[in-house]
Amino acid sequence: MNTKTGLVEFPVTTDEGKFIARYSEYGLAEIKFPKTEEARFAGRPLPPGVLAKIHGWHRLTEAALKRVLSGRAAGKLPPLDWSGKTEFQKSVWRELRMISPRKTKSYGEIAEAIGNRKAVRAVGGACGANPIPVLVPCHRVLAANKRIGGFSSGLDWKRRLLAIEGVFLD
DNA sequence: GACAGATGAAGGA
DNA sequence: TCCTTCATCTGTC
Repeated sequence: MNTKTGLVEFPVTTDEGKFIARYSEYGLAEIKFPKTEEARFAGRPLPPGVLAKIHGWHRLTEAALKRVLSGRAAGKLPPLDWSGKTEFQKSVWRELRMISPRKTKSYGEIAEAIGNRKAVRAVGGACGANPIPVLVPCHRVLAANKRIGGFSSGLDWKRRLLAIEGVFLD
């Protein structure tokens, strides 16, 4: 979606595998779960100044990712590039970032928190459109009655991330 | 404008 | 309980 300057990719090696972080010149734009493919530079080359800035962001991303994957709060994050996203999606993702580790909320609670209690299905849609999983903790959102609901990157990852934080589901 | 979706609630078996 | 149906809201095409 963001093709203004192209995105640059960097790998983040963790105990859970090698994540891929993608950056635009505006900030962290995407995180990909570990796959078999190797990380590589993508898009057009960026100016050296921008690249240096991204290196700094990447250090923050790497540290935050490792903190979350060890069951702690993400802490300081680089700027997030949510350009091209709707206000509704951004408000949902802001709300997700306010959920503490080991805590979960339902889609209905998120909908209520953003002031639109009936928009529960839309919240699910916004979660599915979340380009920055883990750091924007969509895995902490469960369906009503603590059912696991869904997860764009696979329910196995959702269970795994919750288990890391000490949340176990039936 | 129609349709689909990571939901929730209500009603019936 | 479990299943089905319907209401509701947003994003995408």
